Amino acid sequence: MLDKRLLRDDPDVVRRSLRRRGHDDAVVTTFLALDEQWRASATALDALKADRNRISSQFAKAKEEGEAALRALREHSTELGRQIEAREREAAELEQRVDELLEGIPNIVSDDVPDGPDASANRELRRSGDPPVFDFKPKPHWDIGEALGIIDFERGVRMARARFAVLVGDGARLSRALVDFFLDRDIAAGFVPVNPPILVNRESVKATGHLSKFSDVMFSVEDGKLFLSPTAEVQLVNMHRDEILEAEALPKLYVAYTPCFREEAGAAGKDTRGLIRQHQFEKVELVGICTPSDGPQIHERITTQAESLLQALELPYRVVVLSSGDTGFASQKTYDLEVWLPGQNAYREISSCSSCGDFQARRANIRYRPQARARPEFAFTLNGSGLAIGRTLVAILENYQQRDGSVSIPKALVPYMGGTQRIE
RNA sequence: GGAGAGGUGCUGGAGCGGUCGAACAGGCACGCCUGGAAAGCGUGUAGGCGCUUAAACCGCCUCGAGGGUUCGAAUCCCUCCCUCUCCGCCA
Repeated sequence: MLDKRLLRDDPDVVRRSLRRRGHDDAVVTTFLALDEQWRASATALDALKADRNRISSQFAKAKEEGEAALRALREHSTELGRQIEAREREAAELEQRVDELLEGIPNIVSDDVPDGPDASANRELRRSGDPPVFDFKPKPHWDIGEALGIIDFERGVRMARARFAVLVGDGARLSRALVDFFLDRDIAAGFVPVNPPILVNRESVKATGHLSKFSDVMFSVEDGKLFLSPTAEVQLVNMHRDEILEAEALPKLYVAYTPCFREEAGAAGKDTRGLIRQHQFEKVELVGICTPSDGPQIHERITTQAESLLQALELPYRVVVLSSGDTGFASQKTYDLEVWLPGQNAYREISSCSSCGDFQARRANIRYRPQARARPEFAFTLNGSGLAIGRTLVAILENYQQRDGSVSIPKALVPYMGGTQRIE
């Protein structure tokens, strides 16, 4: 959620950001008009309430003065009550419309984000490692996995439905190894491990911006009261919802390993084969909560932490900064880490590291005190995957595949595989 | 799932339906006192919205959440949520 004052004082900043995202900026003008009406209505309402409060305080005295005085007060108060009721309805409705508009406006995209309508305008920042050279035609991971008997797509469908898969044997083991490997390294880098609930409530998903009207990507249970978390970003950002933190307590750096669930309703026909886009997947997530001045530094820290995992696994990747049109609803600026997938002959997203400024903190009401006794201010929130387990597994199968169909294990991972150096 | 108790400020804990954003105590901050400290004394100590160039001032709102009764609700009624105790079930 943006600051109302930003819209009032600097509406053109918001309009420009909306246009850069490829949205209509008319919502800003609508907001300003409604906000104006709401403030006028609320001010009038407050004045009426002030009148009534003044009269209420006279009742005690009037009781001693007798029935006539009481009746006069009562009548006056009743009349004010009628006016208040009418005003209140009006003000509440206006406020609700203002809030709905406000909640639907995406974060301001950073100035240093490249302009562009979609992913085609994303800008590559750097590359690490060279794509492996094969003396045979590299296979996609679904062929490798099925041939080795470590990924079973059919049984996943049998147990659940399409876009669910089963890992078996060394597949399950490799997945576990990645979780442990990532957690160990993230914890060593200063992130505090968290093991959160997987079901989250409405307030929590609203706080991170996952419940905006336009993106209904979540599975829900209990009549929509609870959701299967689409990313541990939700849980970790909500660690401090409705709290006022002392400045010394910041930054808060968290890491959580969780399953994630996404409906993927808008992705029909996309990545239908393989593990890339599943309804259920596992992920190790990094989240930072910090002061505004620390924001850029923590964003880089999360990004380089995620990169270090790919480097340790010796997987080739590149870092891109998302264009204005591709940047997510709550984000000001997002770096995607894209790992090389020989089976697709392409770089594919394996981590997304976003800086949300105070956008989520305002929704989540996460504040901190710059100095003791100072007025609280909204914190900044940052998040990034470190890393997506399924996609990392895919990358390993495709990059480490051998001519004979076996897959070697990255050196750093061998201890986590009980010494196993090869899946065959 | 069944039975009961309860949700008030940073904490504990009061609160005949009006003068209660809320006694009192503790904590914390600042000041006095002191060679320094403790004790003691004094002062202060929520958040949001509106108004304001900004702040102060001022006004409104907030005693788990939402409704209701009433001229008026922390206080009465209803619904929901949460916590605790006991029983049942269970990894």
